[in-house]
Amino acid sequence: MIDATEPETPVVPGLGAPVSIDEFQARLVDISEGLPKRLLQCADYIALNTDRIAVSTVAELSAAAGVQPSAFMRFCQLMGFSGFSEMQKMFRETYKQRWPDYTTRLENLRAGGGDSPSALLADFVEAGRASLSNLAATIDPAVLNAAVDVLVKARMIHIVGLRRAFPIASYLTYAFEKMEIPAMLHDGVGNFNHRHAVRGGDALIAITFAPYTQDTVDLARYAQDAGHAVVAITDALNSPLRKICTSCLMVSELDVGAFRSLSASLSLALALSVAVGARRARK
Amino acid sequence: MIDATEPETPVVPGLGAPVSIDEFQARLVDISEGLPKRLLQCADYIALNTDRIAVSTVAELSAAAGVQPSAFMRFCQLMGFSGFSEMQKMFRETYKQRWPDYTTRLENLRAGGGDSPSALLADFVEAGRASLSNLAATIDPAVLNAAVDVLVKARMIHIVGLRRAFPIASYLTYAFEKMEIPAMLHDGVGNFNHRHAVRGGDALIAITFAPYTQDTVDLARYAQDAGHAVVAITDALNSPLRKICTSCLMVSELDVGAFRSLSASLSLALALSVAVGARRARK
DNA sequence: TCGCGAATAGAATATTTTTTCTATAAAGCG
DNA sequence: CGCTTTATAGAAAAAATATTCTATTCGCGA
Repeated sequence: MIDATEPETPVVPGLGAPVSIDEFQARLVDISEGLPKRLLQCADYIALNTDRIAVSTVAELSAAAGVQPSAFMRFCQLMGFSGFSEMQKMFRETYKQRWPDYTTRLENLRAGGGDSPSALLADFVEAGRASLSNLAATIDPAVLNAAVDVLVKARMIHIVGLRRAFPIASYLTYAFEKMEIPAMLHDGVGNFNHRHAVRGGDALIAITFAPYTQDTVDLARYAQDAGHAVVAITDALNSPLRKICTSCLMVSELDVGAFRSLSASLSLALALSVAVGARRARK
Repeated sequence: MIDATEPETPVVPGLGAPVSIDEFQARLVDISEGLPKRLLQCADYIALNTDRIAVSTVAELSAAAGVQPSAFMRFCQLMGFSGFSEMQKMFRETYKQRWPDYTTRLENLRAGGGDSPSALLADFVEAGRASLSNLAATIDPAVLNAAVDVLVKARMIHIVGLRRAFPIASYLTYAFEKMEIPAMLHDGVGNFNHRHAVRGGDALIAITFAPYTQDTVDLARYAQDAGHAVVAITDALNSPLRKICTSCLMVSELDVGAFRSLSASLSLALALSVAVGARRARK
């Protein structure tokens, strides 16, 4: 190859490089298609963790993306930068214009006015954070541990939670599926009643919040009467599930207007399932 | 003075160094009195520009503060760090919102170590809180507002979200039902495909996170091609939904090990639906 | 199956950035 | 006023970090 044919135009470093985060994002979407394996890993990782660029080194980022530093360099060049440093510089410049703290962020969201969507979001964010803190403070480790014990021993785990509790029930089912733990969701589709699927050695996780769903309570009672273990996730001392469960996990959620985010309940459910999964894998 | 009276205790570098931004600020106030000129300049500058520490070099900071780099070093040591790098590391870790050893903790749990379900719960709670505050920082009020607009105009709202996203889809459906807004959940039961239920004037909310569910993407593409509005809730820039949606809401969730609580995504979904409900009721 | 070209890993190199050191200047004290 | 102590600037050394280069692997088409 003769150099003279390409006079001094090898890459034109930095030309056409994104100069704002928006441009960066656009470019990332642009090039993401038909990328070789390692470069795709970089793109995927960066798409999810854009904000780490400013505060990490190539070594850290490439390790986190599961590639070699040199692969990451090639990715930076593909994005239009001369190298990692130039790319990082763009992000640092952006963040130097102040890195808002939590309180400021909420104020920004509320700036739109009392009932703007973003103000509403701010309310839910705050309620969620408060509910989570509250959960951490009120849950009794011994009770949680007992619930895990019960579920670890179960041959199969049945899950019931309807209406407001349905998202939690379905996420539990998803988590168990991922960990390859036998689980069955009683979802009420077609009004079929699968109560007879609950057999010896099985356990039931029943979830309901006020106003309590009758079908959920019924299934819990049936399981309890038949001698199966029942783990309840509910919201108050006077919940009907209190009297019909082997162990009872309580979680109270703050509400915004008539609505309640499920942050705390979901975190509890997830911790429960992962703990069960971890302890089962160990055996 | 006799050296033997102070045996090997020059500074004890790093001992008692601040480990959080709060501690850092407290310490800054503490030492600020009666400081020599140059060090006072450092303190004053840092007090005003704390958040630049993470994204600048000593050279930049010292120049901005009007002192020599070496003076800045002495300031870092006065703050209790062994040097600038250590101080910077603290800020970078904070902005990365990463706990030092979440993988380790999960491994401990697997290995049967001293970790308990409640420790796991604490992790999920922390991850949830961080995700929520991150959501508050990254959501663009204008984009959220546009999404609400689209949904307010819709004759009927279709919702699709499978696997991990299913809890969110189902909670949205629940919320719309409660507010008496016509909504339909495409839940995949029986492998029926209800795509033809999407008619003129309807809108679709499509939710999927990596690894993206094909069915969700397919339905979104169908709706988009047919000229319907599509609101996407997804997690990354390179999500397949980015290209096939009218407005795109992004929410990234921190994960603990391989698991992710849905706190942020759910709060966003709820804010979206309640905002739609409020604006519809007003009409 | 072979050959070709692109993609990759890992080491070697270049650069930047931090840290230490020393001479000089300023301030405190008898 | 001079001596001692402390603070400072600048340069030189050390460490960390980014970048380039080359041998090897991998995937594709003939």
